[in-house]
Amino acid sequence: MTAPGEAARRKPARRPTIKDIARRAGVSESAVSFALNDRPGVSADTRARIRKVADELGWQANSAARALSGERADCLGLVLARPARTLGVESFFLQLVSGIQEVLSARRTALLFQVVEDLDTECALYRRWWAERRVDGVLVVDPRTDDPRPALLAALGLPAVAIGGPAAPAPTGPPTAPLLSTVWADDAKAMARILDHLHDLGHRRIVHIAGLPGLAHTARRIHSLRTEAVRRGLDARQVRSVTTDYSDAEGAEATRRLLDAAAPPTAIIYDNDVMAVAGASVAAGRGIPVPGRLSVVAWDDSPLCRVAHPPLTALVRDTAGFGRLAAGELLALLGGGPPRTVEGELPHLAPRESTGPPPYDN
Amino acid sequence: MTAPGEAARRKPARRPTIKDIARRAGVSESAVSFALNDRPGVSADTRARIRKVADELGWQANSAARALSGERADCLGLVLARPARTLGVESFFLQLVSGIQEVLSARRTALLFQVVEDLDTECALYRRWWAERRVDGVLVVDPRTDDPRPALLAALGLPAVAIGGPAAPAPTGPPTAPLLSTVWADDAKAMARILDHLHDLGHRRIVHIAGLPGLAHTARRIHSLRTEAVRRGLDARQVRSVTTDYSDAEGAEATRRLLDAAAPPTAIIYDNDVMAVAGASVAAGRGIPVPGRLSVVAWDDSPLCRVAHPPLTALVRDTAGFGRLAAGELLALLGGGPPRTVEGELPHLAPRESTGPPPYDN
DNA sequence: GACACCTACTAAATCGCATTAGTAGCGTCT
DNA sequence: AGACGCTACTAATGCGATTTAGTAGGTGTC
Repeated sequence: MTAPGEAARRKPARRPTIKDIARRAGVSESAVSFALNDRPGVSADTRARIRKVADELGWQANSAARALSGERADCLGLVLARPARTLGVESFFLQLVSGIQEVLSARRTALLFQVVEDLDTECALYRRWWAERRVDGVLVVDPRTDDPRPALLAALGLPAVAIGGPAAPAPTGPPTAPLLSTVWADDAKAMARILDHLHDLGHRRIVHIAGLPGLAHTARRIHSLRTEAVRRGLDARQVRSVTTDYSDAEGAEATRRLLDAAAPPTAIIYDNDVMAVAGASVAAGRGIPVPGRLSVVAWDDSPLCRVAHPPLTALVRDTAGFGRLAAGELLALLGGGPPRTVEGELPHLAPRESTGPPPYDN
Repeated sequence: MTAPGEAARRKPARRPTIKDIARRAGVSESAVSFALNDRPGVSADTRARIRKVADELGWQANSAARALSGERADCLGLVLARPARTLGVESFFLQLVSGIQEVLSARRTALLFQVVEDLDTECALYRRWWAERRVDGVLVVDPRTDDPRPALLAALGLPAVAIGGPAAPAPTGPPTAPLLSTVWADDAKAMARILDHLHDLGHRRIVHIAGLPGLAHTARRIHSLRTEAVRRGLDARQVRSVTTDYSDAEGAEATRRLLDAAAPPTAIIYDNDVMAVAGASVAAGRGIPVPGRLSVVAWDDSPLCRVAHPPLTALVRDTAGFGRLAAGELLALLGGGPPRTVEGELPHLAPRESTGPPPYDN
């Protein structure tokens, strides 16, 4: 009888390899490989027999071995560059990741996910992953107006999908084909919808509290706001954008400044849910009724907007669907397809109780 | 001259291997391997020369090759089993992941992160990762009172760290040593602190709106509430817990039911930030002042609690620190250390404006 | 019946690194 | 001078798959 201590130290079961299958099925290792990868070279009978043995042994290909010979890692990468401070309350990323994985898990492709502090670290990570052959491709989020990543990825030859907007084009004369697809939503149209809603209610003084100024979609939203304001004959000085870092603190601070001004806006559009809730909270703290004297719109819906008091009118996006779309594009790219630019579903506005007509005295 | 299309299709640069380094440095491949892995067998001079060449070439070990020969993947796994519906507003996971990666990135260890729908899928994923040798170990979150995972991981021989509480012990007589460490926080003491705060303010009718009933920490908190109530001589019928699924919807619903009762509680403790905000919102909607007639405490702080109106008294945990601790334990385990149970920093209560004395007429 | 041709397989090379087993050269000790 | 030990290396093997290059054995053809 073995002592418990000894028994406990026994090695875990050895994982079966194709060699084990080959031996049990009485064929060569190559035959096993052909059979399990649906390649010609084995008869239907033999193939079935090999499959059966593989199932019995619970065999799964060693991903390292497959990566080494197949030159693929069956793994994609996603880096989130955000200072820990703003690591957020947003449900955006988990939703996105969840959508991405719906597509990937069906293909036995894994996802390396990493949170880093800044863009430089993100770029360094791409280099490392590339050099280590850790990933076959990456999903790039938060595209910027002046983005170093497309050029880097093109130089590395690392296939990628930019999520959230057309990224800056790679510089001319790249050494390699930029294998960069883009999945984006039409922020301009979405902004127009918000403006329709507010304009129809009668608002003429509207401020857009945007997110980080460097991001491409921030620029698109700001530009769209201006264009749409002009198109509706609104006074450009009364309809404008200010930028923040997306944090509740800056959202609240910007709101305070706006409400303190001589002619405060009658409606504020916030670029994310956290700032919108923070802003509504500032208004409540000053006794400014929402939507009585101030209408609030959140760009991006979440439980946060629904539990706020009053519930916030929000721009609803299918974030998980966006993730599915992006993952699908990256797989297509890896499969040899051409880089594409795909537009996701247009977000729609969910009017709730935080928007209403502006006060009469305006 | 080459056509642009052709030039664009050129292959990306080949990544250097130790063979390239060996050739350029005029030594054998083994010498290179020794030099770059700090093993004896090469002189200091040669080592330096090889290092220099490696740097010049920008060499990084191919992770697949290293995994194949080294029998390690240099990769850990983290699975989050949450139905998409409750995929949250909580900052908990991103913070945790961020802390984990602070430790891992220094060791060139990657993290596979996957969001799945339920526990069965999570278990299946562990099996697959194990069979594919994708990961060296896993970080297990949301330990349950009746948890199948420790036994599974023990059977597979997959090292793991349970985050968030002592998981159920593996069944007796396991086939292999359970390589399971635990990192936890003392929920009982934390609950006692909250109760101290509320009891000192004068509250006698306190309800705890807990999270998922199956989770180990839910059970610990519920148990602690009861124990602490008894210790303070409180009426056990007036101090109790109800369970939810952590969603804002169930948090709000539970709050409504409580407020409709004959003798509503004067204080509610919510097991996460989202439910706390939702609950405070319900009270506001009914014209019940917080903290005038109802005090609210959130278990887990976040921007959410700070932007709420009034800001919520919350139990603050160093979640990223928790992640660092867990990652460190897993690395220690992989390094051959014994399984341990480590207690993280005790959470502290941050009193804000959502708690105050109960109303006089109580 | 010699030849080509296909099918169904096997043997062997390969991927990039780690590691074990040599081996040459040199100094030391008796 | 021969045995010994040490240093600093090289050669060879293995990890577990994929893939290419064979090779029996059967069939068809003129």
